[in-house]
Amino acid sequence: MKRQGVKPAAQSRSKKSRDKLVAALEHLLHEKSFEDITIAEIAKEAGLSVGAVYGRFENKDAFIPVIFDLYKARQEAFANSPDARYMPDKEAGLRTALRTITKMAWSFLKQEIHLTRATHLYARLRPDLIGDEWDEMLEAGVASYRAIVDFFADEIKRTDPDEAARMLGYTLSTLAIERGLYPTEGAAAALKMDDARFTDAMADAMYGYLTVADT
Amino acid sequence: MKRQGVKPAAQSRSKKSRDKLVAALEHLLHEKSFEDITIAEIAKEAGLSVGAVYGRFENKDAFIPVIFDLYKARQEAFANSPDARYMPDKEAGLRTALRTITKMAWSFLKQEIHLTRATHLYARLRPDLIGDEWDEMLEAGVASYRAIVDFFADEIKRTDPDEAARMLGYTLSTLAIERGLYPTEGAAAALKMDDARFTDAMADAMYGYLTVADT
Amino acid sequence: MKRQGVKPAAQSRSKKSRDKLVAALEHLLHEKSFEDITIAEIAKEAGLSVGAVYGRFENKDAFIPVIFDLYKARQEAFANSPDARYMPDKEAGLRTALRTITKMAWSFLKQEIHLTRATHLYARLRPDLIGDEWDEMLEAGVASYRAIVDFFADEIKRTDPDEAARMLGYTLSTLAIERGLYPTEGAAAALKMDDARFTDAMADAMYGYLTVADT
Amino acid sequence: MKRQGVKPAAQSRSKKSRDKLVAALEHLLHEKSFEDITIAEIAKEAGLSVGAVYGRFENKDAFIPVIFDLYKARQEAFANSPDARYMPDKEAGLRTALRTITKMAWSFLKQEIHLTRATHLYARLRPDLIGDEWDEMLEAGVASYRAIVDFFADEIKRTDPDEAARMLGYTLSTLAIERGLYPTEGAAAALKMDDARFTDAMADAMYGYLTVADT
DNA sequence: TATGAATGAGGTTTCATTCAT
DNA sequence: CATGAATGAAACCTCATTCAT
Repeated sequence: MKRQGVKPAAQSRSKKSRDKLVAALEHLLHEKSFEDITIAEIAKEAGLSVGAVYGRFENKDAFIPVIFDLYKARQEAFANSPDARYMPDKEAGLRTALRTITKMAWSFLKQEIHLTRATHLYARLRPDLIGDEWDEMLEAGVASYRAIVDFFADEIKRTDPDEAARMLGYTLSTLAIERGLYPTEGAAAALKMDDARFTDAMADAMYGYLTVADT
Repeated sequence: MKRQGVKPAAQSRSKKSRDKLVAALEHLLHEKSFEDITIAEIAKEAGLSVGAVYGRFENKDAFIPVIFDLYKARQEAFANSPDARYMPDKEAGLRTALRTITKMAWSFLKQEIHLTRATHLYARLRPDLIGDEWDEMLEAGVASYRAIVDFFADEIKRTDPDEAARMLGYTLSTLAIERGLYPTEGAAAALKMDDARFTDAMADAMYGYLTVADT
Repeated sequence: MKRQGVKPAAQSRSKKSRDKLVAALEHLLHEKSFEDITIAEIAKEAGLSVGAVYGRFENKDAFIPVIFDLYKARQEAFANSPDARYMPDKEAGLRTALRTITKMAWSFLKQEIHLTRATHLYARLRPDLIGDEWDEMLEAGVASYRAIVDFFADEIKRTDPDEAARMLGYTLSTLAIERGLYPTEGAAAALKMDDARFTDAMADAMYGYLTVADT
Repeated sequence: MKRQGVKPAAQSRSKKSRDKLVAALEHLLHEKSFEDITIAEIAKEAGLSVGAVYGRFENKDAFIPVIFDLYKARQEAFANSPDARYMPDKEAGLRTALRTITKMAWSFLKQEIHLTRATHLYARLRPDLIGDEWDEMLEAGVASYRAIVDFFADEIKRTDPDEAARMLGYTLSTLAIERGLYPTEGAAAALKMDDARFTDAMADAMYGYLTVADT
C-alpha cells in the first residue's frame, strides 16, 4: 500500500533527498516536538530548500507516517540485533524470562527515546495518519508474548492465554514508555527506583499476574 | 501561592467571568486539544470578548495551570464523594481491596477524560507551568497507597513498603490513563478486554507483584 | 478659553482627582514617553480608577494640553523665582549678560527635562492640541530678549532689533533643549564640552552674532 | 557589520523586494510618522504581501536602521554632488565660507525633510537601534568643520580648534533641523525671517562665535 | 461620581504552502 | 527537479474607551 502523501522517488537523487529529510527530522526531534518544528527548519537541517521538501512530501502531515515507519524500522532492527537475541529457558523459569525481557525492552527504549516520544504522541494526536502496519506491529508483539506464555504454560495460572499475552504486552510497553519518556513528570516522578529495580518490578508484577489464578 | 499569569479579580463580576472562561475552556477541551483552541473560541464560548479574556489571563499559557487546578479539584471532589468512600476490609483481603480500588480509579477517569488528557499532555509539554501542588498531589497518592500496603502487611511479601506503594501508584495510574485516554490507539489497541476484565487484570498484576517475594 | 477635552470640576473632590492625575502623569513622564503611558497606568499611579480618569478627561489626548500648561506654569514659576531675578548691568556689558542668561536657561531646563521633552515632542507630533497660549509664551520670550537687545543697543550692530531678538530666542532655546534632552544622541553626542563651557559657547555665539554688522 | 534584523537576500528578486519595501517606507514617511505606518501599509505600497515583509525584515523595528542608512546614504550622495562641491576661498574669507556652508546644509535639509524627521525622532526614541556608523558620521562632520577652522585659522580667535569645530557642527545642525522640520511649531514659530536671512543669521552667529576671543 | 470589567478594532507575527525563476 | 521568495490565513495581544454596578 502506497503511503498517502509521500511522493515516489523517481530518481536516486530524490531518494537521497528523502533520506536526508528524514534524518534531519529525526535529528530535530531530539530537541523539540514535531509541532514546533517548521518545514523551513527541516529543509535547512537537511541542506535542502523548502521547495525540495514539498517535492518529496505532500505536506507537513506526510512526515508523521515517516516517524512511525522509522520507529518500526528501529524496532525491527533491534529485534534482529544480538542484544535482543533471547531464547527462553525452561530451567531458568518464567520470572527470569520476564526480567530478561523487561531489560531488553528498556534498553531499546533508552536508545530511541525521541522517536518513541514522537510516535507515542502522534499516535494519539493524529491516529488517522497511521497505517495498518501499526496494528500488524502490535499483533506481532502480542504473538511474541503469546509464545512466552505458551512456553511457560505450566507455570502460568491464567485461563485465557491470549488475554494474558495482550495484558503482558500492554503493561510492559505502557509502563516502560511512561517512565522512559517522562521520568520526572507525571506519575513517574514519584517512582523512586533506579532502572534495574524498575525493570525487575515490572517483571515481578507480570510474574504475579500470570501466576495468580483468575478465578 | 498566587498563580502566575492569572490576574486577581477585584469585582464579583470578574470572578464570574473567570469562572465562565474556565467552564468554556473545559467544555472546549471535550472537543479538541488546548493547542487547537483559540482565545477567540474561549471568549465566544464564554459569551465574552477577547479583551475580557486578557483581562483575566495574562496570555494563553496562563490557562494551562488552570487545567491542572481543575483536574486537582475534580480529583479531590471525587476522593470525598460517596463513590470513593472505601474502607479496606481485612476479611475480604488484599486482592478484593485492589479490585475495588482499580474500579474506583477507572470510574473517576471515565468521568474526567478530557481534563485528564489535557493535564497529562501539558504536564509533559509544559512542565514549567505546573506548580508544586503537583508533587504534593502525587505524594498524597503515594501515602494512600502506602496505607493499603501497611494495612495488608501480613499478606504482602515486598521488603520495601515505600517502594511497593510507589510502584502501585505508578502502575495503576499509568495503565489506567493510557487505556482511558487512548483506548484504540497505541498499545491499548491490542488489549481485547472489557473494562471490568481490565480493572481486574490490573488489580491482579498488583496483587501478584505485592505477594511475590522480591528476593 | 475653556480647554477642549478637559471637563470642568464641579466638586472639590474632582479638583483633587484632576490634580492627582496630572501629578501622576508628570511622574510617569520621568520614566517613559506619553505614547508609552497607558490610561490604566496614570489611574493606578494616581490611586484612582480608569473610569475616574474619563470623568476628568475626555480622552487620552486631553492630557496633552495639560502637559503644555504644566510646562508653562513651571516656566512662569521659574521666571518669578530668585534664581531668575536678573537685572542687566550696563557696566558688565552684553557678553556677561548673555552668559548669565544662558546659565539661567540651562538651569531651568535641567530641572524640568521630562516636561520639556514631552512638550517639545508633542508640540511637533500634535500641534493641533496646543492652544494660543503657546504663541503668547513665545512672544513673551521674544519680548524679554528684545529688552536685552534694546538695553545694550549701543554694543549691538544688528540693524533689525526685532529680528535679532527672535534669532536670540530661537537659538538659545533650540541649542539648549537639544543638548539638555538628548546629550548622548544626535548632534550633541559629538559635543565634547562640560555644561559651563557649553553655556558660555552659546553666549559667545550670540554675542558674536549681535556685535557683527549685518552688512 | 551585518545589520541586525535584516535578513540576507539570496536571490535577486529578494533584493528587489527589499528595495521596493524601503522605497515604500520612504514614500509613506512623507505622509506620516513611522509609528503610524503599519506593516500592511508598507506591504501594500510595495505591492507585496505582509508575509513578504517579514521575509526581508525580522520585525517592524528592523526598519528603523534602514531609515538611518537611507539618511546616511542621501547625505553621502549630497556630499559628492555638484551642489556640495565647495572649496573654501581665503580671499572671500571666513564669513563668506560660513554663509555658503549654511546655504548648502539648508538645501540638503529641504530635500530630505521626511528622512531627517524620522532619523531625528528615532535617534531619540530608539537609540539602541542605531549602529556605530552614526558616530562615524558625526565625527566625519566634525572633521570637515575642523578643516574649515584650520583653513581660516588666522581669522579665528578661539583657542581650542577641536571644540570650535564641534560647536560649529552642533549649532548649524541643530538650528537648521529645528527650523527645517518644524517651521511653524516650537521655537521656530517666532522666527520671522525668510530662509536666506535665516541661513545668513546662522552663519553670522558662527562667524561671531569663532572670531570672538574666548578669554 | 467612582469603579474596574468588558469591549473590539487594530496591529504584529508566524508558517504551511505555492510558484516564478 | 531545485530554489527560496511570496502568499495569506490565522493566531496572539494591546489598550483607549464604554458602561453596568
